[in-house]
Amino acid sequence: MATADPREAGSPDAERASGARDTILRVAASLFSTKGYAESGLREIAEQAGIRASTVYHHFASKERIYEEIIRIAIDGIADAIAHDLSSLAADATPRLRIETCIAAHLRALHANQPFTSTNAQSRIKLPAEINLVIGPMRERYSNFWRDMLDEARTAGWIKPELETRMLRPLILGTLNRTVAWFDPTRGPLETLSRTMITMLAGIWVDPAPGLPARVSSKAKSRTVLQKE
Amino acid sequence: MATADPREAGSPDAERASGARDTILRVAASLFSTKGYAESGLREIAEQAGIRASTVYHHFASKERIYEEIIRIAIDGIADAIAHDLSSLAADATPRLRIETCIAAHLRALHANQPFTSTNAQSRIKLPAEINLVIGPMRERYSNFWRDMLDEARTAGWIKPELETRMLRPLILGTLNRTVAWFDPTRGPLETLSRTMITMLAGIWVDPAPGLPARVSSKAKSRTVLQKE
DNA sequence: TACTATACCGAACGTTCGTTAGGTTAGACA
DNA sequence: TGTCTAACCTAACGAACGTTCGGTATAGTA
Repeated sequence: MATADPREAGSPDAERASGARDTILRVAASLFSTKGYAESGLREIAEQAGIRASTVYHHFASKERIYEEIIRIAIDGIADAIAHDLSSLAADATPRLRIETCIAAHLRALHANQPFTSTNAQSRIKLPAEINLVIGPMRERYSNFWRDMLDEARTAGWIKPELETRMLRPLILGTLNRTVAWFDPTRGPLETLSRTMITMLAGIWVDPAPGLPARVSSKAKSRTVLQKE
Repeated sequence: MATADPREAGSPDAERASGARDTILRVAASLFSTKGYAESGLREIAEQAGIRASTVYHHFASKERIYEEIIRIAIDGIADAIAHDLSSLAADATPRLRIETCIAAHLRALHANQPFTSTNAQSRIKLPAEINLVIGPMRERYSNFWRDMLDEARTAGWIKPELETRMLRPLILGTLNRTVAWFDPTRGPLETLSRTMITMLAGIWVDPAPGLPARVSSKAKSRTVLQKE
């Protein structure tokens, strides 16, 4: 293959397709999500990846960089899934349908990418500020997307007025993310989880619910905050 | 007054004496819940408690025992709060009121005992089997209590039939427990959180909801699984 | 041929970890 | 008075940690 490696010059962990690199990520995500970050040693990660600990440093600058990339993959996967599902909705879809679509998409991406998203959803690590500079904004962008979407739905009169977005958003996202701690996709279809959650959360909506138009202002529709920069 | 330095660092001498054990627990819970178990060293715990690391071993057999006791305190606190609030309900309270009372009580205990419950709710540590022998059954008992309560409510016709208890229970408990990761009681009353959650979860109930009796079978009412052995 | 870059390795670095050993002090009690 | 005990200390243990260093094997390029 001509120009066999399109490696970007410079940083030691630019993007590449090195088999080993992916294996390290996969193994590390699996360990981080089950045992935690500090409890997962580099030697253990390396061993499960079939290499030695020192070799890891030919693919990543540090253990923290591995963690950072896992989180990035997780967030990207969820954002992509949501962008995809939203784009296939009719332009005049109701706010409720849009939000419920996002809930289902979030759940699907969460469990399709399991060890990665699980590492992200449970991440408790006090990261050095430098890394939060990368991950923080990604999380914030996603968070803002939900806030905008909920605010629009509220403005259009679909959400019970007594439910403040300030609490509603973390409640919904927390409920979604928490599922990685208990849901086992081998013991029941994910779709059941989605349906159950959407049904359970029906208390969000104003009562004369899913029949009348109550059209959204069609312009200013939830802007694609999800775009990748 | 020799005793040149019984201690100089640390908090007001008021609480000392045998309060050291409690101080260790409090400090450890605070560290575990913010930084994680493995990331919180014994020397750091000791320092914040105003003693040396080796002294910790006069109060606890190991770091794991500290963790174990924190979890126990957290679970006990929640179980106590629920038992208390349930006992003050009228004997013929509806299943819905009973469950919503439990939700509010769980939230209240969760945030009243913050560093302890937070350590519990986020516990990711692969515990040595020996300790799970203590904590595992406590968690199971609490879990069973919810399952029974939900099953009774379903039998009495209060829960939408398509919501399986198998998913509903972890969904509800997960939503509750996840709040420790984001809710800040200094920025808004806990009661708002309770009300918001109960409103949001209204989709659980069968539609012609909170007016008709639909009496529970009054016997076999959710047995006190919460009893302390 | 020599040069270069990639992927890997064994061995070791300095640090921190949970834990233990041995000793000192202060107060309670005989 | 002497004895006992709880509470605390300093110092050190071995193990594990993330990381670095110097080297080797391979393969592509000139």
